[in-house]
Amino acid sequence: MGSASNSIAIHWFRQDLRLSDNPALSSALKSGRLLPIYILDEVNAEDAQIGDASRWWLHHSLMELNRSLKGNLRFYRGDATRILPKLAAETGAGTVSWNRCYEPWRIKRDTAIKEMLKEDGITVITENGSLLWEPWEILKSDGSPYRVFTPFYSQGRLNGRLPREPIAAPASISFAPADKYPETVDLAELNLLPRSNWTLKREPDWHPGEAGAQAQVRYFLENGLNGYKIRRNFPAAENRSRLSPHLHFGELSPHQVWHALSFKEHMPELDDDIGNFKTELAWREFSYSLLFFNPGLSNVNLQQKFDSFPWRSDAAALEAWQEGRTGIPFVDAGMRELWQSGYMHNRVRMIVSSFLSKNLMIDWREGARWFWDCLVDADLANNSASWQWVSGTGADAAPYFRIFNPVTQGTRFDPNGDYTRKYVPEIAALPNKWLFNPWEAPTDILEGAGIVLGQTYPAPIVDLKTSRRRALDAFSDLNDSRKAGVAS
DNA sequence: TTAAACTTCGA
DNA sequence: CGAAGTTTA
Repeated sequence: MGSASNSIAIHWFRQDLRLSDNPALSSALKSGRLLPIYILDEVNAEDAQIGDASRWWLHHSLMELNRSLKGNLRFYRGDATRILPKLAAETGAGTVSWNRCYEPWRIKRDTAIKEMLKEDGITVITENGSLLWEPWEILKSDGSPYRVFTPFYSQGRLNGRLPREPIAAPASISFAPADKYPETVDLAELNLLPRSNWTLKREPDWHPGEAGAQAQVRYFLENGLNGYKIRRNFPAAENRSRLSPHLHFGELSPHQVWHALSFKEHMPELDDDIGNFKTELAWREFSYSLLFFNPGLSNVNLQQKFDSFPWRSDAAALEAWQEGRTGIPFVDAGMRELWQSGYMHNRVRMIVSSFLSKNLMIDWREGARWFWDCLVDADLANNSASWQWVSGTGADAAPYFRIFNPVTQGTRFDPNGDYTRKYVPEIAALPNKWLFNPWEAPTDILEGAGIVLGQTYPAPIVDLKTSRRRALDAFSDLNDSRKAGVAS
């Protein structure tokens, strides 16, 4: 162990911004004195640059991680394929470790780096730090990947191992000598914080970083799990985990979440809620599997027939949707929650996505792009897979003809109107009966609530009924022309 | 993780 | 005649 303890082990933090349950970090610590680094690689990311909300989160998460590492985290900015081999050579590191990422551009880059390091005689350690099951572990009996969630989860995962027990945080860390290393920059020089006034609008209830992630799990288990299965659909309720950004940046591993649930499994009354929450964790796994086996997931319709779908190009409608002024209150509430907080309740995500891709008939990729820029939990696998699911272009998707009615949905899932009134205060005085469809409210009700449609709040930019019909007709044409094409 | 249209049932 | 169940897209 003498030589090992003197050698330097670089751990490259990426989507694993934590010390506990970090397999590659733990391996690195056994190999030498730790040189922890982060590289903001905007060179290889090409068109997959992270958005403003994610950059804000990343900045704060890195600050927290550096604090946990007693200020030893080294920051770099640039092409990781150049920075990492150079750093390894100049520091004489014997080991480089990282936890695997699954975005296509990262796989390509990391594979190249691994080869370069190996040629230099450096030991490369890669581990699974962010998925319960590796995509290639969950396959159908013929060796092909699942395209439908239910069998993926109910049968496929049985072929994989049980999620491992979380690894404890290292008791102590021996750091590499704190000399200057080439090309190091300060965290501030990564320029992650937005220049616009966007941050001012955000609600201050996010706590990026490992400690915040742990606190959020505890909070959810005590305050959100009981009743989760039903109440998770109600955006005004506390029954959502809000773990997505923490999981995305790896401030917390899914294994830790899975394991934390086991402490509640002695309470039979929670069985349904725990089972349902595990299903949500498994959807994340399924999204990663879809991305791994369909690298074009963020841009290519999984159902090819949608390649000829007549998406409308309507810049004004897209902008109204983005800014939460479609005149459909439940949709506007969701879009404003997104803009103000960097987050949107899952039920509402489905409704605004359905509205964009069906009622407005705007290409789901426009919506995915907006979400990508606005969400603090923007995740290529989850975002792409979910948009394809809602818009009906995915393999195992809600059928295109399944169109959410935002009035019905609001009445059903925000029955007291708390969520809608919070984000659309200009119509808060409306009684519940007309809160979700003010355009149908009697004149005296509108007057009483101080509302002039088109002035104090927009008139709806589309008629729900006719736009629904338009989408269904376009979908029907798509299928007809396809049949005709096959027949001829 | 749907909704509209339609049918049936019971007051 | 409205509630509740069924079918269909």
